[in-house]
Amino acid sequence: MSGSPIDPDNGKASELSALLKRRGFFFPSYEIYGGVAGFFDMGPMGSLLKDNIIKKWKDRFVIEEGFLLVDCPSIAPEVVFRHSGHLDKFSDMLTRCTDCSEPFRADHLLDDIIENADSLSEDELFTALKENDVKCPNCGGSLGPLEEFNLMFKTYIGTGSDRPAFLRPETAQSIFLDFPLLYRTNREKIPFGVAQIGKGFRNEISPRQGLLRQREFHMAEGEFFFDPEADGFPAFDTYRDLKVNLVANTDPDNSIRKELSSAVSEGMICSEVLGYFMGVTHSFAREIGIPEDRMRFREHLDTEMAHYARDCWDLEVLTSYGWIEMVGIADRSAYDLEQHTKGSGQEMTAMRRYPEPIQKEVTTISVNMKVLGPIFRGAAKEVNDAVSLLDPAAVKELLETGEPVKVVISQGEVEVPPGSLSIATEEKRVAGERFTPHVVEPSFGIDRLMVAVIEHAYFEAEKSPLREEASDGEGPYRVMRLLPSISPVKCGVFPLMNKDGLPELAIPIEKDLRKCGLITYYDHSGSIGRRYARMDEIGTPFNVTIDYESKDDGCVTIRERDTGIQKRVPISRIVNVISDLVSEKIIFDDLDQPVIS
RNA sequence: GCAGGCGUAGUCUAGCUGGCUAUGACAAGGGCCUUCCAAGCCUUUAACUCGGGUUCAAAUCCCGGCGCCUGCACCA
Repeated sequence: MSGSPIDPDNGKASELSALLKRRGFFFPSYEIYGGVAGFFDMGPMGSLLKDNIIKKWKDRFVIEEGFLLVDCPSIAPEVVFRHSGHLDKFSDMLTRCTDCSEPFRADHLLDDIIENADSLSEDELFTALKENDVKCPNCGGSLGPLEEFNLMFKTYIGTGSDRPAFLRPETAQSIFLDFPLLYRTNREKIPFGVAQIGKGFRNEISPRQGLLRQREFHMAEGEFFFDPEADGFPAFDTYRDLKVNLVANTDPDNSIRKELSSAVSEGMICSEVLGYFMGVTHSFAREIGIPEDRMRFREHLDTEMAHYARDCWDLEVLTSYGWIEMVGIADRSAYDLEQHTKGSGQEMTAMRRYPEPIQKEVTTISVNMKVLGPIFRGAAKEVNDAVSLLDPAAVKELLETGEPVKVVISQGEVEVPPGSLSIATEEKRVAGERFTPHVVEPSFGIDRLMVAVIEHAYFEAEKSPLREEASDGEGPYRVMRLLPSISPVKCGVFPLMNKDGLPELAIPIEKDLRKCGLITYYDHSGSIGRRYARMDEIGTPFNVTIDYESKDDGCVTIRERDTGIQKRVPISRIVNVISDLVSEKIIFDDLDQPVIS
């Protein structure tokens, strides 16, 4: 059995991609109309496989880690992305050379000339390009007008075009918007995580590399909200000693292997929380079948960090396209919650409770609106709001010394009549203080993980496991060694011959397995070896064969995919045995001795 | 998006200096045979990427669209 990995050059990648299409894993969408780059359909096998990976993710994050699962719309009004920063940062102004028609990012052309070129408006960029007489770096030609390019798909809500909206480029934003509600749902306990699985949409300029860069793709994201001032993170102990491959941005050319705990204590990884989710991610990747030596964590360089991120580590897996990002684990700090607070006025904080409520002397100002109202009329509320922002102690002093109390409102500076203000000082019990939680976000690209899982499960051999010698002219024997829990089909059911009463025994067995929730494949066509081969190609871990002996002894054989070994099991136990094998409660070796091997 | 290359059944492919009913293999469906690892026989299904042009005649030559590959650019 050839275990060597898939490389871009060894031909296996194209063998595999042919298999994936032939067997119904995935294929380009809208093909009969010529296809559209960046969109793929999941076929019957791909849908099941993807679903199983999602199931595993849910088991891990929602069940084991206790994340709160939500499911929000894919379309959000423009205002959401204005405040999240995606509208600005996701939009680039392009200019095109009028001679050679090469496109360039306008702000990049100005990088060496002015600072913060990326923060300029469209008009400012255009003026700056003109004033500095910037030419095409490619051919020296003059540059054309600016065009906007936004990576988000734009649409409109309702009739007309006055309510612009976008398809979400990540699922995260809805979770941030829902934070106050989720915090209450979680009975105001922090830390806690929120999970969402759904589609993300990015209008990539030129999507290539198949499922690895799609315009519509499946993501599974977790947002873990925590108090940045809390001491340590006890859960980190689970992964403290886990050794992982790390590529730090201080030394981007070298991968080093070390425990997560030392990476955190040396400051390579910025917090225990981030380290913890790197551990969770690593363990999840192992669980769906990605080998240890084919993965590494790479820290983002400062220049590639997303606008919201303070630190970010990607889980990369070595695929036929090289090292590819599968999961991004970003420390988003308080960025998003603060942005949406600014944008909406909605408070997005949590309570940091003191161990014991403390007694605190609190000075408050109260405003007598009966006095203020008639004086300021419409502006009275604004004055009130301005006063409440003043430092009570300072106001107290002003009042005592007889100085005027002044505030600035939209009409300009006004004096607040002393008679409208009263200062009170009282002892108060304070239970805690409010803070904006920080967020660590593990964001999984489900389709990419599926590709990685498939590539690492794919093996080519000379011949099927138990054949004496290789048959010629058929190409390699292909096996997808998927873990039983994620393989799309769990069990093949074959009557050895399509006659003599064998189908009559086989059909009820398949029915029972399906009733138990196991996806099966009934096949009576061709030789038995051909049927095993078909199942091996799609990664079916077990096959049940009904032979002539079955009629006498009431037993059937179960064949294990990777070894070809078969064991006899009574028909009455078959559903339980297959079910336990698939859920990995037992392994094949736990069964009785083989009859054919 | 630019430049170059490519596009023939489900897959791989022959034909492509224009010319008869478009080659072959594998896969797939039906049947025969077959008592456990892609056997064999019979049979069936099935394609020139799309649009336009040149020509008596286009898979073949030309133009354009779409897609794929490679490089450049892009990748929050």
